[in-house]
Amino acid sequence: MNNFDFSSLNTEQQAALVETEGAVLVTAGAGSGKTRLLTHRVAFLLSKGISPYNILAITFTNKATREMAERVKAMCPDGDRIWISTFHSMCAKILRMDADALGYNRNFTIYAEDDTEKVVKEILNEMSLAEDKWKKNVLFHISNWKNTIMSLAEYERACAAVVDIKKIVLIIDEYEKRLKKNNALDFDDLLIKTYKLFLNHDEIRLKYAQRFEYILVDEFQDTNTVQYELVRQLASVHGNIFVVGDEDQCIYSWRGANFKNIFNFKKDFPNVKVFKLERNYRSTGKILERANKLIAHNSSRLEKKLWTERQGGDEPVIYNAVDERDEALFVANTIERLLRQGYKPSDFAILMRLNALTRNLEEALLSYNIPHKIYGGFKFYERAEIKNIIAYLRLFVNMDDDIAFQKVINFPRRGIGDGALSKMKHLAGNKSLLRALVDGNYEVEPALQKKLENFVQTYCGLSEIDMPLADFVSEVISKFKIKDAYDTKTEEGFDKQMNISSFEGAVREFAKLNPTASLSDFLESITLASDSDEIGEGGSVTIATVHAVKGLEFRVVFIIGLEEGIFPISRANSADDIEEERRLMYVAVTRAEEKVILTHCSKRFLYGKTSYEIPSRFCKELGFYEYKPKKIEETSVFGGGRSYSASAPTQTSFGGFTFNKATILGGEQSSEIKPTVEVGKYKPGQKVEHPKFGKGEIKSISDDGLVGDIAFEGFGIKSLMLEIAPLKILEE
DNA sequence: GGATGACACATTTTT
DNA sequence: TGTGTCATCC
Ligand SMILES: Nc1ncnc2c1ncn2[C@@H]1O[C@H](COP(=O)(O)OP(=O)(O)OP(=O)(O)O)[C@@H](O)[C@H]1O
Repeated sequence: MNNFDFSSLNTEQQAALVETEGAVLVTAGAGSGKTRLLTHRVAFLLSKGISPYNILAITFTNKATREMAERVKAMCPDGDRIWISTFHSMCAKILRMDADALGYNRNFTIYAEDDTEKVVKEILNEMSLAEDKWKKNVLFHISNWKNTIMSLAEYERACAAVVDIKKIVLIIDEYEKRLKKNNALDFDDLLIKTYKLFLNHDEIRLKYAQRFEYILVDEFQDTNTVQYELVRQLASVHGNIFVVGDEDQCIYSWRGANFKNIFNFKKDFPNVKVFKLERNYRSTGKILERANKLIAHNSSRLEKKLWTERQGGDEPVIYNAVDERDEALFVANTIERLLRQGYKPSDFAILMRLNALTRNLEEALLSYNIPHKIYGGFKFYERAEIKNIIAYLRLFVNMDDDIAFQKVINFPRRGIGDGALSKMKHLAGNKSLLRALVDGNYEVEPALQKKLENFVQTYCGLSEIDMPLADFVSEVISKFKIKDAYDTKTEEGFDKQMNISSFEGAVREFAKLNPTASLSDFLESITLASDSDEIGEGGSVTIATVHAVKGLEFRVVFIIGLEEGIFPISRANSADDIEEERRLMYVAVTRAEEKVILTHCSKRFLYGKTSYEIPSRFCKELGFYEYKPKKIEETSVFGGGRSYSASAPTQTSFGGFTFNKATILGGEQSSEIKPTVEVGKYKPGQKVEHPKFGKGEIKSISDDGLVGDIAFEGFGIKSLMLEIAPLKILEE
């Protein structure tokens, strides 16, 4: 097996590729072929005769995983013995084999956010602490602590300045006990418990460290402290560790990622060989220029070169939409135009800072009949009816999962309410609720006893059954009469039943793809997998947050909602926060191969109210709006803005009136468009006169006082920018 | 115990 | 906007 083909890598990449021994760090900008290098390196190792069994590759996207897995399988008969996964699923896999050393059962349940929330709520209730005051704080500290390698006592000391930290630590301590009693691990536990497993059990660490002769990690800038330490532990025997990353693309520091790990790596590993890739293969020169210009505004970074042979290309454009509907229609319209020019739906991505911005896009694309898929946001498995079924299933893997038990014991209704439940908790003592029942540890009054026995009987009956995964799931649904809880005569009930049926279908599909998988495997896959793993698979336009498309690429990228308060998000206050927002913007822009199309709205309806928006500072940093703005006369005057593009919906119907403020700029000169306001001159109820629209009455004024909605006789309600509209006050 | 309606609430990004 | 909690009534 020595027929490795180097031709699809450039010389820089090749140099890093052949350096297989020791610690290697590759830092390079976006689109420079880091992932490609990593993938090829796995293939190269195999071609040198390394067994896939001895390779561990940590990736972030499923696309990379699949690509790699396919290559490996094609090259080696036993290719499926390689470990390619995310940190989290790697840890889950390790713990499924060795968690007993930590006092956990190997069939532990993985608690997602809502489960951990329930546990915390329960504790707060019992301690008579107000939920709204404590919950968020406690949850933050749980995760924060688990993203360090400190003991709880050390954490308490480190947080000495935090108010109430004593009590918080007390709650965390109880939380840990509960999870253990429930035989459950939360997301962060997967990492930190694996770390502790290795730390306290040398023989287990050695087992894995010896096995993995070669370790590769993609997107290294987004590893957190615990992940970093895990890498060190795993590389502690062979030391052949290859990491690639780009500090400019660190976008997960809010959950503990630390791009400084890239720099630490050079210190913590001996004789690190550092490689740089400078040629970008993804984007046109015009796009790269803008991206480079943007990211140069960040201070915590190392200067990097990034060049391309694809000089020129289309100039990125920006569209100033009236509102979010106009924005969505513009996007849909532009896509349709490009589709006619031969682009495919899967060539497009519409990216945004917030999942909440997707709503209007869905409508607009639907009205244009453009196939699309929204990633992120509420997932199928998060629907209430599906979560109930999952809770039932969880009990068949891990009967100590009290959170699951409490979810299902009264669904469908069995007349077992809060009163009965607290009685049961009390009686169960330190056993879990279901286990105490199954063991028949106590008796309650006959009516309740009967109900409980019924439940236990059904449960035990099903537990003894040995049948294929998909059949078992259907059997559970039917034996517990879950579908009967929904009335098919109502549309809602019908939908829910349909969802349950599709869930059964999904299980069947999973079982087909993974013939040897157990129920536990299935449950793990749905808690750890995200739908963004499938981005770009079908023939649809991708609608997603920027976070979800990290590592991916599209011919055409729209980035919408480029407004202060949205992108950068209003919660970003510190300089570091803003730098992370800027990195996020950098990631967004560098997903594009050919075209970047940005949009922002003058006003936007979000979270139940309309607000008037200021263009994002990133517009300017990307080279737009660098001129002194011409005075925009009014929001609603035809041709008031500048429409350079044939693609802009030149007229948008709004409130029975036609607007056109569509502005597309290639990006000349400009400063911010930040109108100065004369506060208090106008107020609702005033009668005013406008030279063009005549007499009207001010109906309302935006919170910031910039724009007023005015009802004109014969013209309807119009939104005008108050400080520039030529209004005369007729009557206070 | 369960159904209903009023009210208060916050609303980033994800493994 | 939409969700989740609380009080009230059956
Ligand atoms: N040597 C090469 N020759 C031609 N194309 C290449 C080469 N290396 C990488 N590419 C292509 O460039 C694009 C970007 O590569 P890749 O995704 O590996 O970059 P990356 O550095 O991982 O990007 P990001 O930092 O955005 O994750 C891909 O389409 C890839 O196929």
